[in-house]
Amino acid sequence: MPELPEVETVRRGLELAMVGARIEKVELRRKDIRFPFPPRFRERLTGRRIAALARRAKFLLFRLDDGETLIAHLGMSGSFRVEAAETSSPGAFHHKRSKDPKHDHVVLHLDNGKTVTYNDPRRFGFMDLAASEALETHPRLIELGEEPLAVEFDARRLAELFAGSRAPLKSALLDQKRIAGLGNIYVCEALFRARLSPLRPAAALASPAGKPTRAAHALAKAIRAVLEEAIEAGGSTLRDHRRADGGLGYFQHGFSVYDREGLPCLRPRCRGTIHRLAQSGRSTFYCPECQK
DNA sequence: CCGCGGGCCTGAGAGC
DNA sequence: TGCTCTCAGGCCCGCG
Repeated sequence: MPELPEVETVRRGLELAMVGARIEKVELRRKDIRFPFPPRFRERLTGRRIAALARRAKFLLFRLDDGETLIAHLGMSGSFRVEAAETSSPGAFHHKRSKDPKHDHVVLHLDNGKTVTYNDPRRFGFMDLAASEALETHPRLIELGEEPLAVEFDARRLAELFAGSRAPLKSALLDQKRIAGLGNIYVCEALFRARLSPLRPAAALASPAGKPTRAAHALAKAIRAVLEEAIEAGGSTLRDHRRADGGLGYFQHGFSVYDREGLPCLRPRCRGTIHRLAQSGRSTFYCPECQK
């Protein structure tokens, strides 16, 4: 499920459960997910205390107390689940059991009694360990572009990032080397909100003189708004413990265009219909009436 | 160098 | 009920 807002929501949930706790035991149910786990993975995690939980783009960064950082990416289908300690009172028969034990690949047992389980059916996610000092040079992180929620991110920066690109807006926005954290859903949603066609050339966000256009301003603003609202929505899901079975990283938003092919455009007074097209192998959803 | 398409995996849902 | 097909919120790699 995870794009930047989902990963941020997961980060906040894991932060609550994990920071300050020590990893007492690590269960590794396979030797790889997308890539092999790094050498001595269990040994390097066992006994470590989690000092902080950060995020870079769609990557989760678990900073450990020994100078290493656990890097985790959820891929398409990865999720973390936090479970409280079993109350081992006799007759406590409500033993919590995973709905999908087959894809529980990593289980961390913490000294605060909680259990953190990584589940990933498609195994496009991955985990690695790296020196905290050298994180920025990790092969998977070194090429990442701008954080769209950073204060420096604005229309000017956006126009600069897209200058010289020959790609359409949709593809340029998905390129993690330029802006890091957007995925297929929020790119579609941001373009809709900015009323820009996904087919428009990305380079046209700057005037010939190199100044950001009105479109650049609209898009930069839309990206920020869409991400912040999604994080807010995730945050509220996270607080709702009745329906959170501990599962993090999976919640439903109301999308304006994503997966709404054939349905009416939600913009007031627009008579358009949401269309779908394929761009660099992914589905793009947009309203041809109001996105120009 | 850049952009695109194929590939990696498994499961869900549609259509027959 | 079951089979087959398409599609899926990720990224890497090789090709032109």
